[in-house]
Amino acid sequence: MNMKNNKSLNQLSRRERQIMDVLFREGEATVTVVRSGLPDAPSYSAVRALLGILVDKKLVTHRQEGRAYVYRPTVSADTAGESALKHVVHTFYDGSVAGVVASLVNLKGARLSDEEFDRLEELVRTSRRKRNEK
Amino acid sequence: MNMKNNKSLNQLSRRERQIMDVLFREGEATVTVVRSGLPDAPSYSAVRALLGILVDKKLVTHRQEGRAYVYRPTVSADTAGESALKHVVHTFYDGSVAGVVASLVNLKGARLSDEEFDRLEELVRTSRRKRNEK
DNA sequence: CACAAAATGCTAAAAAATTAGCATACCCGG
DNA sequence: CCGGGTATGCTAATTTTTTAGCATTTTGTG
Repeated sequence: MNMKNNKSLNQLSRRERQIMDVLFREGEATVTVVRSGLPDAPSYSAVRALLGILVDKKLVTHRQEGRAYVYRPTVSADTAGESALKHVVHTFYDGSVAGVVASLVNLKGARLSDEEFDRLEELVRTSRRKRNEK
Repeated sequence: MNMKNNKSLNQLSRRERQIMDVLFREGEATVTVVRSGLPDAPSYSAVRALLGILVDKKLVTHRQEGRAYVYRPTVSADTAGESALKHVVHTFYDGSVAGVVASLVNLKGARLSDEEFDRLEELVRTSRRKRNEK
């Protein structure tokens, strides 16, 4: 179980974090794309430097595509998301998953469709069932 | 609508963030308590300095209690939590609230009780109803 | 085929964050 | 009433982060 990456993710500097966010959102991206996703985007060089650091830290890989590099997190968005969620649950909701869900379903700008509500109900039922089996 | 704080929360440096996390978890805390909640805790002085910065940025208030200062975030954990959640949804789950809930209910180390499952179901039903009313 | 556009390698500097140290005041127990 | 523990004020230095610049290469296009 590679704990190192998760730990690192919380140790990132401001810019490093912003860059990781872009990469997680995009899946993978070139320097230019990363740059355009950054708030108060710095120079192209600056972004390259940061990406280099993230590669050194093994949080990001890059492959060459044509003449450019394409960067991508070494950890899946799902894994990183879980880690981020745990942190939120623990930090802001005192460990209460239900509390988080309460916030989620009422988030402004995230009006859920009927299908999504169906899926949510399904999720809860399934999860409960699985839990009871164990 | 005070957007400034939320924006600031994403602009924090590593230590500043760690300190805010402690404060959100604790509700409020003295320098010593904050310090003991920090990974690789630096000197007492360092923590004080950081707290001072956060006060300057209006993210934290402090009041005197006895001879010591007690620090507390200016924003409620709920508000900050919502903001953090939005960020997670957007960054790691492509905006899918259902996706987040799916992760949540299966989080390791967060086994939900029957009561919590009940509450979740209730939450989903209520939210859907409210939505349909509008 | 020459040139503009866009990439990389490498280096160095500027800015921000993080930390520590010292002088001093206060409270409490022995 | 004295000393240890803990607090604050203030200041300065170190370390990390963040940024930019220049030389060079590659690619596409008019």
